[in-house]
Amino acid sequence: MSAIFKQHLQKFISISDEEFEQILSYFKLITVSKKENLLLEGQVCKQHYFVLNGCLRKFFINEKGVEITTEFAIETWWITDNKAFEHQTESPFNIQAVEKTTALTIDFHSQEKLLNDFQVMERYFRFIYQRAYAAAQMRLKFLYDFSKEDGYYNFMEAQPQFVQRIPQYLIASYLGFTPEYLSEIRKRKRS
Amino acid sequence: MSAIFKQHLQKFISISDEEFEQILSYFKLITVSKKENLLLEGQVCKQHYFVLNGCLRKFFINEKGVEITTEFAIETWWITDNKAFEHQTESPFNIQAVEKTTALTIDFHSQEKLLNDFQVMERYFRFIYQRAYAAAQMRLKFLYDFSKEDGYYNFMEAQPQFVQRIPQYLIASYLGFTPEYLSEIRKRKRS
DNA sequence: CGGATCGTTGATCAACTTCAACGGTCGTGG
DNA sequence: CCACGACCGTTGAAGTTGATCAACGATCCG
Repeated sequence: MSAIFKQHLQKFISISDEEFEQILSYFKLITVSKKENLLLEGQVCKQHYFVLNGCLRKFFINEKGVEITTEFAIETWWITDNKAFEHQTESPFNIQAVEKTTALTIDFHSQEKLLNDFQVMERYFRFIYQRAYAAAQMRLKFLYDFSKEDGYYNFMEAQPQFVQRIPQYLIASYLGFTPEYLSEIRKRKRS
Repeated sequence: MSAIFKQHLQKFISISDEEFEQILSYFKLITVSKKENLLLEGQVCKQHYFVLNGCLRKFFINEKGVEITTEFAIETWWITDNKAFEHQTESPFNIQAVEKTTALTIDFHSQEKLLNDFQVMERYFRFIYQRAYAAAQMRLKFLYDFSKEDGYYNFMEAQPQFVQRIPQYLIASYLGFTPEYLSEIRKRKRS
C-alpha cells in the first residue's frame, strides 16, 4: 500500500529503499470508513493526510447550516487545513471520508522533524506546495471566469473520475451551488 | 532597496551577507511605471517577481472582454502565473503595474539553478509556497462563504492597505463583481 | 481648456436560491 | 428476505442577488 507513496516521492526526488523506510517511519497508516471524521471544526488541525486509496473531503458549515465542500483528495493527493496545520490552531473545517479510505498521516511536529532530518524532503514539499498553489490559482481563475453552469461542464471534462464516484450533492457543494440547480442544469442538457 | 529582500529571506532562513550577495546575483532589479506590462496573455511566463515597492496585479480578460484581476502583489509579495512559469508554457494572464513599482525578477532556469546551488533556498521557497497555498485556500473559503457584499466588507477589514491605494474598479474586479454593484453597496452603507 | 477616466444612478434582466413536495433506491433491522 | 425509513435526485413556483446598459457628473491630467 505504501508503495504508492514511494512511487509518488520518486516522481520528484530520488531516494533509496533504506531512506524510504526511514521516511515512512514518521507516518502512521490509517483506515477510515465512509463518513468517518478525521478533523472536526474547532479542533486544532494536527495532521497532514496523504491518501493511498479512497477519497477524503474538506468542508465547512456556513451560517445557514449548509455544508460547503472546498476540497477533495483521492489517491496520491495531500489534504489538510494548511493554515491551521502550519500554525497549530483551531480549524474552521471538517475533514471526512467520502468512501472507505486508507491514508498515511503525519503530525505537524513529525513533519517539521522530517524536513529537518531529510534535506531532500524540503525539495519534495517545495514541489508539492508549488503545484498545489498553482492548482489553487487555476481554480480561482475558473471560479471567476465561469458561470456556475459552465463551471459544471468544465469540471465534468477535467475531472470525470469524480463524477463517477461522488454523489451529486457533494459535486454541487464543491462547485458552489445547490443540488436543485445542478438538477436543473442536467435537465437542460438532456433536452 | 534589495535590503527588503534580505530581511524577508532572514525571516525564514539564516544566511550570511556573502551568501545573500551571491543569491541576489541570480536576480535582476527592474522598475516599471504605472500601467506598464510585465507579462501579456499568450506569452510564455518566463519570470517570477518579488515586489520591493509599489504594486503589481495579475488579470485575465474574459469572453466578454472584461478584465478580471485575480491577484495583487505589494511589498515583499511574490507574483507570477505559477502554472505557466513552472511548465514554461503560454499564460492566459497579464501582469501589470498598478503603481510605479520596483521588483526583483528571476527567470525559470535561474530559479532552478538557485534552488540547486543553495539548499537553503529550497527551504525558503517551501515556506513561501506553503504560505501562499494556505492563503489561497482561505481565499477560496471566503469566496464560497460570503455573499459579494460581505466579501467586500471582509476585504475592507482584512486589507485596508489596498482600499487606500487601489482604484475601486480594480477592487470590484478582484472581488468578482461589477463597479456598479460596488457603488450600490457603498450607497447602502452610507444611508 | 478639453478629453479621457472613474464613480454613480436607476431601470430592466438573467442567474441562481429557496422552499415544499414527491418518487426511487439503498441499506438495515426485524 | 422483506419492509421500512432515511437519503438522494428531481420538479416547479416564487424570491434574491447581482449583471447589464445607458446616461451623467466629477476629477484628473495633458
